[in-house]
Amino acid sequence: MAAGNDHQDIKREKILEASYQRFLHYGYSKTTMNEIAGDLSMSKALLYYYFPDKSQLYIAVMRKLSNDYLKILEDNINTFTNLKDAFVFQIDIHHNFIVSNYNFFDFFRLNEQNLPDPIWEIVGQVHSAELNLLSNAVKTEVERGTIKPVDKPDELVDLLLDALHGIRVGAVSQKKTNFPRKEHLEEIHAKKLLLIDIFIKGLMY
Amino acid sequence: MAAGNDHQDIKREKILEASYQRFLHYGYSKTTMNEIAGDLSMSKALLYYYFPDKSQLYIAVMRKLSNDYLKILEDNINTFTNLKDAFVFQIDIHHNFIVSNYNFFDFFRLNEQNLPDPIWEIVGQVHSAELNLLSNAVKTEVERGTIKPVDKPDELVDLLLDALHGIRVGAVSQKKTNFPRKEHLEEIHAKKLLLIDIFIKGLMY
DNA sequence: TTTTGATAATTTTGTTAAAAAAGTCAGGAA
DNA sequence: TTCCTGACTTTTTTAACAAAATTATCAAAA
Repeated sequence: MAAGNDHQDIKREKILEASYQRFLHYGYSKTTMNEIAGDLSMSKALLYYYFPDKSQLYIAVMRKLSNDYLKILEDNINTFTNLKDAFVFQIDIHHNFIVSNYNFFDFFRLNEQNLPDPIWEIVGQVHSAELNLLSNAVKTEVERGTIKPVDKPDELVDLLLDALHGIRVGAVSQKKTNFPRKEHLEEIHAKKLLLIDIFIKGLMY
Repeated sequence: MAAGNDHQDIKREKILEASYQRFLHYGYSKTTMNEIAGDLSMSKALLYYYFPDKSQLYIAVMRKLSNDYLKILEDNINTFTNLKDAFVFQIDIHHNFIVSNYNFFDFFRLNEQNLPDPIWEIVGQVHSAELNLLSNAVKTEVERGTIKPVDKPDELVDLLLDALHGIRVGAVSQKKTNFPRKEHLEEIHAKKLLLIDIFIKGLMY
């Protein structure tokens, strides 16, 4: 029934929104199903009516976030006048995405290496979209004749994204943390912009 | 007394060698002082006569390894005809160092983030030496007029080393492991050489 | 000066009980 | 039939504490 599904969708949305707020503020492990239900003035059992379990609820929220991100990438594909703009764009929105959802990713910090498969799926999806946008920009730039021909744009962009990902901020000596602290994100962002500048020039004739 | 010190040094060496074998095979936490002493048919107390504690024993082994590495770096400082050779050299010997002591660093993989401070000290030392060699090469290259002037060579090299460090090999989808597996080291090595090529070109006029 | 057995001190591991949170279900309301 | 809940069960986390393993010390012997 259409009406029933509408209502269900609205309810699902409410749950996702409340869950997002909890996860964002307290992180995955310090958010309980009771608290989410409490925020919505509903019973915990109802959450289980709409979502099979806690982790899949988290994943649903994650998917909602990533969809916004993917949308931005899609909307901006092939809209850049040059390669550098494309990279700067990617770095900027990625930075923005991480900053505004920082605590939400406690889940990643916590589970480190053994994240549930659906999470990896989403991560892969996002990566593909970034790859797509950027390798498209590379191809365009090659056609314009500003940079040298690239035999495998995907592999090149993958390489550069890895390099960007490697940018960290070291503490006093060398204790570079695996996941950057929130207070380091701006510095990392600045460094990435510096790095991409070198990249682009390195690709030119 | 010279003779006494000689003997002491030999003994210390024996202990370091036996310890290295244990650490290499089982890692730090799964190696006991009793086992090391047993391998050498000496009492555990004697180990404490030569080394103040376990962690400093591990450090000593680590330092022995890193000293070889540092020596190579020192010996080759200012011996490069161009910047690229310097980077290729750094990437090569770093690769070689990791490959030949791969299992020794199980310790790093296992303890991940909470390594004892003195270990970080050595890591910092090695990093400084790499930084030194490479930023020297940058300065030389600038003087030769092949690349644009660099305001802060140290920061530039630090950035590039971070970028190189970011190079990983992804599995099927995106499950990139934090520490590269041994079978991926060659591929990573190749990718780094690719990347540094772009770097160098990006620094040129 | 070098070495050790005995022993003290500390850390890790294992056990268990209580508490907290996840997850289920029969049945009621809309 | 769909949506919802209170009461319930199961699983996970936490805390306390004892046992075991390991690090570290030291007086005394070689």
